[in-house]
Amino acid sequence: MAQSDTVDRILDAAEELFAERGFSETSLRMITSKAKVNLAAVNYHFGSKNALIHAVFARFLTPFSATLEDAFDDLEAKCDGEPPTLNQTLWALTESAVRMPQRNEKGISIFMRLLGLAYTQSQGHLRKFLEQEYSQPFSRFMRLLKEATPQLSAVDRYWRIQFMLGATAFTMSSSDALRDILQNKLGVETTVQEIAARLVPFLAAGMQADDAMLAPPAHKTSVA
Amino acid sequence: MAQSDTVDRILDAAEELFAERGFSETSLRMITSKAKVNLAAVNYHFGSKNALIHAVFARFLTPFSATLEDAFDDLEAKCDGEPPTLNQTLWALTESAVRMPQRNEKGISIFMRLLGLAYTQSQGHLRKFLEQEYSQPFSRFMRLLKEATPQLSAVDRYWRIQFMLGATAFTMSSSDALRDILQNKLGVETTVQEIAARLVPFLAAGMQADDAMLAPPAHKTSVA
DNA sequence: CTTTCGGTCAAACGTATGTTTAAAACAGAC
DNA sequence: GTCTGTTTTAAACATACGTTTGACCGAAAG
Repeated sequence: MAQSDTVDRILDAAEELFAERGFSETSLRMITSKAKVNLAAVNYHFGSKNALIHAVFARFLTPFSATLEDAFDDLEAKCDGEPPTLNQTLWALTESAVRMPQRNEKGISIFMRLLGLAYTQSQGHLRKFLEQEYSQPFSRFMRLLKEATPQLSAVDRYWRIQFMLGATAFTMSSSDALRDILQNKLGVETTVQEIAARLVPFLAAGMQADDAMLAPPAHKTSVA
Repeated sequence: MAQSDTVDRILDAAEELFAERGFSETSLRMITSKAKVNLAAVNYHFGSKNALIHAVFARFLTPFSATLEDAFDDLEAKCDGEPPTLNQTLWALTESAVRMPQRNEKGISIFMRLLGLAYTQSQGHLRKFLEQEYSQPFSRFMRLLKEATPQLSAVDRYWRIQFMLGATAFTMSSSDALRDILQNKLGVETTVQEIAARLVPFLAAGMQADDAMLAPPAHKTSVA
Protein backbone atom coordinates (compact mmCIF):
# COMPACT_ATOMS: atom_id res chain seq x y z
CA MET A 1 0.00 0.00 0.00
CA ALA A 2 3.03 2.29 0.17
CA GLN A 3 4.74 2.43 -3.22
CA SER A 4 2.71 3.95 -5.99
CA ASP A 5 4.47 2.20 -8.83
CA THR A 6 1.99 0.58 -11.15
CA VAL A 7 3.79 -2.74 -11.48
CA ASP A 8 3.98 -3.26 -7.72
CA ARG A 9 0.41 -2.16 -7.16
CA ILE A 10 -0.72 -4.76 -9.69
CA LEU A 11 1.41 -7.46 -8.10
CA ASP A 12 0.09 -6.63 -4.63
CA ALA A 13 -3.52 -6.72 -5.72
CA ALA A 14 -3.09 -9.83 -7.82
CA GLU A 15 -1.30 -11.69 -5.05
CA GLU A 16 -4.05 -10.99 -2.57
CA LEU A 17 -6.93 -11.75 -4.93
CA PHE A 18 -5.34 -14.91 -6.28
CA ALA A 19 -4.78 -16.13 -2.74
CA GLU A 20 -8.36 -15.63 -1.67
CA ARG A 21 -10.18 -16.60 -4.88
CA GLY A 22 -7.88 -18.71 -7.04
CA PHE A 23 -6.55 -17.90 -10.47
CA SER A 24 -9.40 -18.62 -12.84
CA GLU A 25 -11.87 -17.00 -10.48
CA THR A 26 -9.93 -13.76 -10.38
CA SER A 27 -10.37 -11.51 -13.39
CA LEU A 28 -8.00 -8.85 -14.61
CA ARG A 29 -10.73 -6.31 -14.01
CA MET A 30 -10.88 -7.21 -10.33
CA ILE A 31 -7.13 -6.90 -10.08
CA THR A 32 -6.81 -3.60 -11.89
CA SER A 33 -9.71 -2.01 -10.05
CA LYS A 34 -8.31 -3.12 -6.69
CA ALA A 35 -4.90 -1.82 -7.72
CA LYS A 36 -6.51 1.38 -9.04
CA VAL A 37 -4.80 1.11 -12.39
CA ASN A 38 -6.09 0.91 -15.93
CA LEU A 39 -7.22 -2.46 -17.23
CA ALA A 40 -4.68 -2.41 -20.05
CA ALA A 41 -1.80 -1.96 -17.61
CA VAL A 42 -1.55 -5.68 -16.93
CA ASN A 43 -1.08 -6.61 -20.55
CA TYR A 44 1.22 -3.65 -21.08
CA HIS A 45 3.56 -4.47 -18.20
CA PHE A 46 3.32 -8.25 -18.04
CA GLY A 47 2.08 -9.34 -21.45
CA SER A 48 -0.70 -11.66 -20.33
CA LYS A 49 -2.59 -12.91 -17.33
CA ASN A 50 -0.51 -16.08 -17.16
CA ALA A 51 2.69 -14.03 -17.19
CA LEU A 52 1.27 -12.00 -14.31
CA ILE A 53 0.67 -15.19 -12.35
CA HIS A 54 4.28 -16.21 -12.96
CA ALA A 55 5.48 -12.78 -11.83
CA VAL A 56 3.48 -13.03 -8.62
CA PHE A 57 5.17 -16.32 -7.83
CA ALA A 58 8.62 -15.19 -8.89
CA ARG A 59 8.45 -12.15 -6.63
CA PHE A 60 8.43 -14.23 -3.48
CA LEU A 61 9.78 -17.54 -4.69
CA THR A 62 13.10 -16.23 -5.98
CA PRO A 63 14.22 -14.65 -2.69
CA PHE A 64 12.75 -17.58 -0.80
CA SER A 65 14.69 -20.17 -2.72
CA ALA A 66 17.87 -18.17 -2.08
CA THR A 67 17.09 -18.03 1.64
CA LEU A 68 16.39 -21.73 1.60
CA GLU A 69 19.66 -22.59 -0.09
CA ASP A 70 21.47 -20.57 2.56
CA ALA A 71 19.61 -22.38 5.31
CA PHE A 72 20.56 -25.74 3.79
CA ASP A 73 24.16 -24.57 3.48
CA ASP A 74 24.22 -23.62 7.16
CA LEU A 75 22.62 -26.87 8.16
CA GLU A 76 25.01 -29.04 6.20
CA ALA A 77 28.01 -27.04 7.39
CA LYS A 78 26.86 -27.41 10.96
CA CYS A 79 26.41 -31.14 10.60
CA ASP A 80 29.87 -31.45 9.12
CA GLY A 81 29.50 -34.51 6.96
CA GLU A 82 26.76 -36.17 8.95
CA PRO A 83 23.42 -35.93 7.15
CA PRO A 84 20.99 -33.55 8.93
CA THR A 85 18.10 -35.17 10.77
CA LEU A 86 14.56 -35.14 9.45
CA ASN A 87 13.50 -32.64 12.09
CA GLN A 88 16.36 -30.33 11.24
CA THR A 89 15.58 -30.47 7.55
CA LEU A 90 11.89 -29.74 8.03
CA TRP A 91 12.63 -26.91 10.40
CA ALA A 92 15.14 -25.39 8.02
CA LEU A 93 12.36 -25.25 5.46
CA THR A 94 9.67 -23.78 7.68
CA GLU A 95 12.00 -21.29 9.31
CA SER A 96 13.13 -20.07 5.93
CA ALA A 97 9.52 -19.53 5.04
CA VAL A 98 8.74 -17.74 8.28
CA ARG A 99 11.84 -15.58 8.15
CA MET A 100 11.03 -14.20 4.71
CA PRO A 101 10.60 -10.42 4.76
CA GLN A 102 6.89 -9.83 4.36
CA ARG A 103 5.08 -6.88 2.92
CA ASN A 104 2.37 -7.21 5.53
CA GLU A 105 1.20 -9.41 8.38
CA LYS A 106 -0.67 -11.69 5.98
CA GLY A 107 2.45 -12.24 3.89
CA ILE A 108 3.20 -15.76 5.02
CA SER A 109 -0.30 -17.12 4.76
CA ILE A 110 -0.76 -15.61 1.30
CA PHE A 111 2.54 -17.16 0.33
CA MET A 112 1.44 -20.56 1.59
CA ARG A 113 -1.99 -20.37 0.10
CA LEU A 114 -0.53 -19.56 -3.30
CA LEU A 115 1.82 -22.51 -3.10
CA GLY A 116 -1.11 -24.73 -2.22
CA LEU A 117 -3.11 -23.41 -5.13
CA ALA A 118 -0.17 -23.95 -7.46
CA TYR A 119 -0.34 -27.65 -6.68
CA THR A 120 -4.06 -27.87 -6.53
CA GLN A 121 -5.42 -25.84 -9.41
CA SER A 122 -4.36 -27.77 -12.43
CA GLN A 123 -2.82 -24.85 -14.26
CA GLY A 124 -0.35 -26.56 -16.56
CA HIS A 125 1.60 -23.43 -17.37
CA LEU A 126 2.22 -22.67 -13.69
CA ARG A 127 3.51 -26.12 -12.88
CA LYS A 128 5.88 -25.99 -15.83
CA PHE A 129 7.09 -22.54 -14.84
CA LEU A 130 7.78 -23.57 -11.26
CA GLU A 131 9.53 -26.77 -12.25
CA GLN A 132 11.80 -24.96 -14.66
CA GLU A 133 12.66 -22.07 -12.37
CA TYR A 134 13.03 -23.70 -8.99
CA SER A 135 14.12 -27.27 -9.59
CA GLN A 136 17.43 -26.90 -7.76
CA PRO A 137 16.29 -26.16 -4.19
CA PHE A 138 13.54 -28.71 -4.67
CA SER A 139 15.85 -31.58 -5.56
CA ARG A 140 18.18 -30.57 -2.79
CA PHE A 141 15.34 -30.81 -0.30
CA MET A 142 14.48 -34.23 -1.67
CA ARG A 143 18.06 -35.39 -1.27
CA LEU A 144 18.14 -34.22 2.36
CA LEU A 145 14.91 -36.06 3.02
CA LYS A 146 16.38 -39.20 1.57
CA GLU A 147 19.51 -39.00 3.68
CA ALA A 148 17.45 -38.30 6.79
CA THR A 149 15.32 -41.41 6.37
CA PRO A 150 17.73 -44.17 5.32
CA GLN A 151 15.58 -46.78 7.04
CA LEU A 152 12.77 -46.26 4.51
CA SER A 153 12.56 -48.12 1.25
CA ALA A 154 12.46 -45.91 -1.82
CA VAL A 155 8.80 -46.71 -2.33
CA ASP A 156 7.82 -46.01 1.25
CA ARG A 157 9.72 -42.75 1.19
CA TYR A 158 8.13 -41.74 -2.07
CA TRP A 159 4.62 -42.11 -0.76
CA ARG A 160 5.31 -40.58 2.60
CA ILE A 161 6.79 -37.52 0.93
CA GLN A 162 3.59 -37.19 -1.04
CA PHE A 163 1.64 -37.43 2.21
CA MET A 164 3.75 -34.67 3.74
CA LEU A 165 3.34 -32.52 0.68
CA GLY A 166 -0.39 -33.03 0.77
CA ALA A 167 -0.84 -32.24 4.43
CA THR A 168 1.21 -29.09 3.98
CA ALA A 169 -0.18 -27.80 0.72
CA PHE A 170 -3.75 -28.55 1.68
CA THR A 171 -3.57 -27.01 5.13
CA MET A 172 -1.73 -23.96 3.96
CA SER A 173 -3.96 -23.47 0.97
CA SER A 174 -6.96 -23.06 3.24
CA SER A 175 -5.17 -21.78 6.31
CA ASP A 176 -7.25 -18.63 6.48
CA ALA A 177 -10.54 -20.50 6.41
CA LEU A 178 -9.26 -23.08 8.90
CA ARG A 179 -8.10 -20.36 11.27
CA ASP A 180 -11.51 -18.70 11.10
CA ILE A 181 -13.32 -21.96 11.85
CA LEU A 182 -11.08 -22.60 14.84
CA GLN A 183 -11.68 -19.04 16.03
CA ASN A 184 -15.45 -19.54 15.86
CA LYS A 185 -15.53 -23.03 17.35
CA LEU A 186 -12.98 -22.82 20.13
CA GLY A 187 -12.29 -19.10 20.32
CA VAL A 188 -8.59 -19.63 19.67
CA GLU A 189 -6.42 -17.30 17.64
CA THR A 190 -3.67 -18.88 15.58
CA THR A 191 -0.68 -17.63 13.64
CA VAL A 192 0.84 -19.29 10.64
CA GLN A 193 3.96 -19.92 12.68
CA GLU A 194 1.91 -21.88 15.18
CA ILE A 195 0.35 -23.95 12.43
CA ALA A 196 3.82 -24.73 11.12
CA ALA A 197 4.95 -25.62 14.63
CA ARG A 198 2.15 -28.16 14.83
CA LEU A 199 2.61 -29.43 11.32
CA VAL A 200 6.30 -30.28 11.52
CA PRO A 201 6.05 -32.85 14.34
CA PHE A 202 3.02 -34.38 12.66
CA LEU A 203 4.99 -34.81 9.45
CA ALA A 204 8.09 -36.07 11.21
CA ALA A 205 6.10 -38.66 13.15
CA GLY A 206 4.29 -39.82 10.03
CA MET A 207 7.51 -39.99 8.08
CA GLN A 208 9.09 -42.17 10.74
CA ALA A 209 6.04 -44.32 11.42
CA ASP A 210 6.83 -47.88 12.33
CA ASP A 211 6.31 -50.37 9.56
CA ALA A 212 4.72 -52.70 12.10
CA MET A 213 1.65 -50.51 11.87
CA LEU A 214 1.41 -51.19 8.17
CA ALA A 215 -0.99 -54.12 8.37
CA PRO A 216 -4.73 -53.46 8.50
CA PRO A 217 -6.56 -54.78 11.56
CA ALA A 218 -7.61 -58.40 11.13
CA HIS A 219 -10.85 -58.61 9.22
CA LYS A 220 -10.16 -60.93 6.29
CA THR A 221 -11.42 -64.04 8.02
CA SER A 222 -14.39 -62.83 10.01
CA VAL A 223 -15.93 -59.42 10.32
CA ALA A 224 -17.75 -58.70 13.52
CA MET B 1 -20.67 -45.49 -20.81
CA ALA B 2 -23.39 -48.09 -20.60
CA GLN B 3 -26.69 -46.44 -19.73
CA SER B 4 -27.95 -43.99 -22.29
CA ASP B 5 -30.07 -41.97 -19.94
CA THR B 6 -29.37 -38.29 -20.38
CA VAL B 7 -29.10 -37.44 -16.71
CA ASP B 8 -26.57 -40.18 -16.02
CA ARG B 9 -24.52 -39.38 -19.10
CA ILE B 10 -24.28 -35.78 -17.97
CA LEU B 11 -23.28 -36.83 -14.47
CA ASP B 12 -20.62 -39.20 -15.79
CA ALA B 13 -19.09 -36.61 -18.07
CA ALA B 14 -19.26 -33.85 -15.49
CA GLU B 15 -17.71 -36.02 -12.80
CA GLU B 16 -14.76 -36.90 -14.96
CA LEU B 17 -14.19 -33.41 -16.30
CA PHE B 18 -14.56 -31.74 -12.92
CA ALA B 19 -12.05 -34.17 -11.46
CA GLU B 20 -9.41 -33.51 -14.07
CA ARG B 21 -9.94 -29.77 -14.65
CA GLY B 22 -11.76 -28.26 -11.68
CA PHE B 23 -15.16 -26.65 -11.62
CA SER B 24 -14.63 -23.17 -13.00
CA GLU B 25 -12.36 -24.51 -15.71
CA THR B 26 -14.99 -26.95 -16.98
CA SER B 27 -17.70 -25.42 -19.14
CA LEU B 28 -21.16 -26.79 -19.71
CA ARG B 29 -20.30 -27.09 -23.38
CA MET B 30 -17.39 -29.41 -22.60
CA ILE B 31 -19.67 -31.51 -20.42
CA THR B 32 -22.55 -31.73 -22.85
CA SER B 33 -20.35 -32.47 -25.82
CA LYS B 34 -18.49 -35.21 -23.92
CA ALA B 35 -21.84 -36.61 -22.80
CA LYS B 36 -23.17 -36.28 -26.35
CA VAL B 37 -26.17 -34.34 -25.11
CA ASN B 38 -27.69 -31.02 -26.03
CA LEU B 39 -26.31 -28.00 -24.21
CA ALA B 40 -29.67 -27.06 -22.74
CA ALA B 41 -30.05 -30.47 -21.14
CA VAL B 42 -28.02 -29.47 -18.10
CA ASN B 43 -30.23 -26.52 -17.25
CA TYR B 44 -33.33 -28.50 -18.07
CA HIS B 45 -32.52 -31.45 -15.80
CA PHE B 46 -30.50 -29.79 -13.07
CA GLY B 47 -31.44 -26.13 -13.22
CA SER B 48 -27.97 -24.64 -13.14
CA LYS B 49 -24.30 -25.49 -13.26
CA ASN B 50 -23.99 -25.21 -9.49
CA ALA B 51 -26.88 -27.62 -9.03
CA LEU B 52 -25.11 -30.03 -11.37
CA ILE B 53 -22.00 -29.84 -9.20
CA HIS B 54 -24.15 -30.65 -6.17
CA ALA B 55 -25.71 -33.59 -8.00
CA VAL B 56 -22.30 -34.99 -8.92
CA PHE B 57 -21.32 -34.99 -5.27
CA ALA B 58 -24.64 -36.32 -4.06
CA ARG B 59 -24.47 -39.28 -6.41
CA PHE B 60 -21.50 -40.84 -4.67
CA LEU B 61 -21.61 -39.13 -1.32
CA THR B 62 -25.10 -40.30 -0.38
CA PRO B 63 -24.44 -44.05 -0.75
CA PHE B 64 -20.98 -43.60 0.69
CA SER B 65 -22.23 -41.93 3.83
CA ALA B 66 -24.74 -44.76 4.28
CA THR B 67 -21.97 -47.36 3.92
CA LEU B 68 -19.86 -45.41 6.34
CA GLU B 69 -22.59 -45.24 8.95
CA ASP B 70 -22.98 -49.02 8.71
CA ALA B 71 -19.24 -49.50 9.14
CA PHE B 72 -19.27 -47.28 12.20
CA ASP B 73 -22.24 -49.18 13.58
CA ASP B 74 -20.37 -52.47 13.16
CA LEU B 75 -17.25 -51.05 14.71
CA GLU B 76 -18.99 -49.64 17.75
CA ALA B 77 -20.99 -52.83 18.21
CA LYS B 78 -17.82 -54.89 18.07
CA CYS B 79 -16.06 -52.67 20.60
CA ASP B 80 -19.02 -52.94 22.94
CA GLY B 81 -18.80 -49.71 24.88
CA GLU B 82 -15.06 -49.23 24.57
CA PRO B 83 -14.22 -46.48 22.10
CA PRO B 84 -12.67 -47.85 18.88
CA THR B 85 -8.98 -47.20 18.42
CA LEU B 86 -7.63 -44.63 15.99
CA ASN B 87 -6.44 -47.37 13.65
CA GLN B 88 -9.83 -49.05 13.67
CA THR B 89 -11.61 -45.79 12.95
CA LEU B 90 -9.32 -44.87 10.07
CA TRP B 91 -9.60 -48.34 8.61
CA ALA B 92 -13.38 -48.27 8.82
CA LEU B 93 -13.30 -45.11 6.75
CA THR B 94 -10.87 -46.29 4.09
CA GLU B 95 -12.49 -49.68 3.75
CA SER B 96 -15.86 -48.04 3.27
CA ALA B 97 -14.36 -45.92 0.54
CA VAL B 98 -12.66 -48.86 -1.14
CA ARG B 99 -15.72 -51.08 -0.90
CA MET B 100 -17.95 -48.58 -2.67
CA PRO B 101 -19.35 -49.96 -5.92
CA GLN B 102 -17.57 -48.06 -8.64
CA ARG B 103 -18.64 -47.30 -12.15
CA ASN B 104 -15.09 -47.86 -13.37
CA GLU B 105 -11.58 -48.52 -12.11
CA LYS B 106 -10.91 -44.81 -11.66
CA GLY B 107 -13.90 -44.45 -9.36
CA ILE B 108 -12.02 -44.07 -6.12
CA SER B 109 -9.46 -41.58 -7.30
CA ILE B 110 -12.09 -39.42 -8.99
CA PHE B 111 -14.05 -39.54 -5.77
CA MET B 112 -11.03 -38.39 -3.77
CA ARG B 113 -9.99 -35.76 -6.22
CA LEU B 114 -13.45 -34.22 -6.14
CA LEU B 115 -13.42 -34.11 -2.37
CA GLY B 116 -10.07 -32.39 -2.45
CA LEU B 117 -11.33 -29.86 -4.97
CA ALA B 118 -14.41 -29.24 -2.87
CA TYR B 119 -12.21 -28.11 -0.04
CA THR B 120 -9.66 -26.34 -2.13
CA GLN B 121 -11.53 -24.43 -4.78
CA SER B 122 -13.24 -21.71 -2.85
CA GLN B 123 -16.74 -22.50 -4.09
CA GLY B 124 -18.87 -21.21 -1.26
CA HIS B 125 -22.04 -22.89 -2.47
CA LEU B 126 -20.40 -26.32 -2.50
CA ARG B 127 -19.07 -26.09 1.01
CA LYS B 128 -22.47 -25.02 2.26
CA PHE B 129 -24.17 -27.84 0.40
CA LEU B 130 -21.84 -30.50 1.76
CA GLU B 131 -22.09 -29.20 5.30
CA GLN B 132 -25.87 -29.21 5.18
CA GLU B 133 -26.28 -32.61 3.56
CA TYR B 134 -23.61 -34.72 5.17
CA SER B 135 -23.05 -33.24 8.59
CA GLN B 136 -24.13 -36.40 10.41
CA PRO B 137 -21.53 -38.97 9.30
CA PHE B 138 -18.95 -36.22 9.40
CA SER B 139 -19.59 -35.32 13.03
CA ARG B 140 -19.74 -38.98 13.93
CA PHE B 141 -16.31 -39.52 12.43
CA MET B 142 -15.08 -36.50 14.36
CA ARG B 143 -16.50 -37.88 17.58
CA LEU B 144 -14.77 -41.23 17.02
CA LEU B 145 -11.50 -39.44 16.36
CA LYS B 146 -11.93 -37.47 19.54
CA GLU B 147 -12.57 -40.58 21.62
CA ALA B 148 -9.61 -42.34 20.03
CA THR B 149 -7.21 -39.52 20.88
CA PRO B 150 -8.17 -38.39 24.38
CA GLN B 151 -4.60 -37.33 25.07
CA LEU B 152 -4.81 -34.49 22.52
CA SER B 153 -6.03 -31.01 23.31
CA ALA B 154 -8.96 -29.83 21.21
CA VAL B 155 -6.70 -27.45 19.30
CA ASP B 156 -4.05 -30.05 18.62
CA ARG B 157 -6.67 -32.49 17.45
CA TYR B 158 -8.29 -29.92 15.19
CA TRP B 159 -5.09 -29.18 13.33
CA ARG B 160 -3.97 -32.76 13.10
CA ILE B 161 -7.31 -33.70 11.57
CA GLN B 162 -6.75 -31.02 8.96
CA PHE B 163 -3.32 -32.48 8.28
CA MET B 164 -4.82 -35.95 7.83
CA LEU B 165 -7.47 -34.59 5.53
CA GLY B 166 -4.84 -32.81 3.47
CA ALA B 167 -2.53 -35.76 3.11
CA THR B 168 -5.46 -37.93 2.08
CA ALA B 169 -7.23 -35.60 -0.30
CA PHE B 170 -4.04 -34.45 -1.94
CA THR B 171 -2.57 -37.89 -2.43
CA MET B 172 -5.73 -39.53 -3.59
CA SER B 173 -6.64 -36.67 -5.84
CA SER B 174 -3.46 -37.06 -7.83
CA SER B 175 -3.06 -40.76 -7.25
CA ASP B 176 -3.08 -41.47 -10.97
CA ALA B 177 -0.23 -39.10 -11.69
CA LEU B 178 1.69 -40.23 -8.62
CA ARG B 179 1.30 -43.88 -9.57
CA ASP B 180 2.64 -43.14 -13.05
CA ILE B 181 5.66 -41.28 -11.69
CA LEU B 182 6.47 -44.14 -9.35
CA GLN B 183 6.08 -46.60 -12.19
CA ASN B 184 8.54 -44.63 -14.32
CA LYS B 185 11.07 -43.91 -11.58
CA LEU B 186 11.18 -47.17 -9.70
CA GLY B 187 9.27 -49.54 -11.93
CA VAL B 188 6.71 -50.29 -9.24
CA GLU B 189 3.02 -50.86 -9.81
CA THR B 190 0.60 -49.65 -7.15
CA THR B 191 -3.11 -49.98 -6.43
CA VAL B 192 -5.26 -47.49 -4.63
CA GLN B 193 -5.67 -50.02 -1.84
CA GLU B 194 -1.92 -50.16 -1.38
CA ILE B 195 -1.73 -46.40 -1.21
CA ALA B 196 -4.39 -46.47 1.48
CA ALA B 197 -2.45 -49.17 3.32
CA ARG B 198 0.57 -46.87 3.40
CA LEU B 199 -1.44 -43.77 4.19
CA VAL B 200 -3.27 -45.03 7.26
CA PRO B 201 -0.15 -45.78 9.36
CA PHE B 202 1.33 -42.45 8.32
CA LEU B 203 -1.80 -40.66 9.51
CA ALA B 204 -2.05 -42.66 12.71
CA ALA B 205 1.57 -41.96 13.58
CA GLY B 206 1.18 -38.26 12.87
CA MET B 207 -2.02 -38.10 14.84
CA GLN B 208 -0.34 -39.69 17.83
CA ALA B 209 2.92 -37.78 17.54
CA ASP B 210 4.54 -37.06 20.85
CA ASP B 211 4.07 -33.52 22.10
CA ALA B 212 7.71 -33.55 23.12
CA MET B 213 8.53 -33.13 19.46
CA LEU B 214 6.49 -29.96 19.39
CA ALA B 215 9.38 -27.61 20.14
CA PRO B 216 11.67 -26.54 17.32
CA PRO B 217 15.25 -27.76 17.60
CA ALA B 218 17.30 -25.50 19.85
CA HIS B 219 18.73 -22.72 17.79
CA LYS B 220 18.13 -19.56 19.79
CA THR B 221 21.14 -19.92 22.05
CA SER B 222 23.58 -22.35 20.55
CA VAL B 223 23.12 -24.97 17.93
CA ALA B 224 24.47 -28.44 18.33
C1' DC C 1 9.72 24.91 -28.97
C1' DT C 2 9.63 20.48 -30.95
C1' DT C 3 10.38 15.72 -30.89
C1' DT C 4 10.39 11.42 -28.75
C1' DC C 5 9.08 7.79 -26.09
C1' DG C 6 7.49 5.13 -22.03
C1' DG C 7 3.32 5.11 -19.82
C1' DT C 8 -1.79 5.74 -19.23
C1' DC C 9 -6.47 5.84 -20.69
C1' DA C 10 -11.30 4.88 -22.55
C1' DA C 11 -13.13 2.19 -25.83
C1' DA C 12 -13.63 -1.52 -28.55
C1' DC C 13 -12.68 -6.42 -30.25
C1' DG C 14 -13.51 -11.22 -30.49
C1' DT C 15 -14.56 -15.06 -27.94
C1' DA C 16 -16.53 -17.96 -24.38
C1' DT C 17 -19.53 -18.47 -20.76
C1' DG C 18 -24.25 -19.79 -18.27
C1' DT C 19 -28.87 -19.39 -19.26
C1' DT C 20 -33.32 -18.90 -21.82
C1' DT C 21 -36.50 -19.46 -25.60
C1' DA C 22 -39.65 -21.47 -28.68
C1' DA C 23 -40.25 -24.86 -31.83
C1' DA C 24 -39.84 -29.75 -32.78
C1' DA C 25 -39.77 -34.72 -31.54
C1' DC C 26 -41.25 -38.19 -28.81
C1' DA C 27 -43.96 -41.49 -25.95
C1' DG C 28 -47.97 -43.10 -23.63
C1' DA C 29 -53.14 -42.68 -22.69
C1' DC C 30 -57.45 -42.29 -24.35
C1' DG D 1 -55.46 -40.93 -34.75
C1' DT D 2 -55.41 -37.44 -31.46
C1' DC D 3 -54.21 -35.33 -27.49
C1' DT D 4 -50.91 -34.45 -23.43
C1' DG D 5 -47.04 -34.00 -21.05
C1' DT D 6 -42.12 -34.65 -21.16
C1' DT D 7 -37.78 -34.34 -23.37
C1' DT D 8 -34.68 -32.77 -27.00
C1' DT D 9 -33.10 -29.45 -30.16
C1' DA D 10 -31.00 -25.29 -32.58
C1' DA D 11 -30.72 -20.75 -31.92
C1' DA D 12 -30.34 -16.75 -29.51
C1' DC D 13 -29.48 -13.98 -25.28
C1' DA D 14 -26.93 -11.20 -22.06
C1' DT D 15 -22.83 -10.96 -19.79
C1' DA D 16 -18.02 -11.46 -18.71
C1' DC D 17 -13.63 -12.43 -20.04
C1' DG D 18 -8.52 -11.53 -21.91
C1' DT D 19 -6.58 -8.81 -25.16
C1' DT D 20 -5.76 -4.99 -28.56
C1' DT D 21 -6.11 -0.46 -30.31
C1' DG D 22 -5.21 4.34 -31.01
C1' DA D 23 -5.48 8.59 -28.93
C1' DC D 24 -3.46 11.12 -25.17
C1' DC D 25 -0.26 12.65 -21.52
C1' DG D 26 4.19 14.32 -19.45
C1' DA D 27 8.73 14.68 -19.02
C1' DA D 28 13.42 14.15 -20.77
C1' DA D 29 16.42 15.02 -25.03
C1' DG D 30 17.55 17.49 -29.10
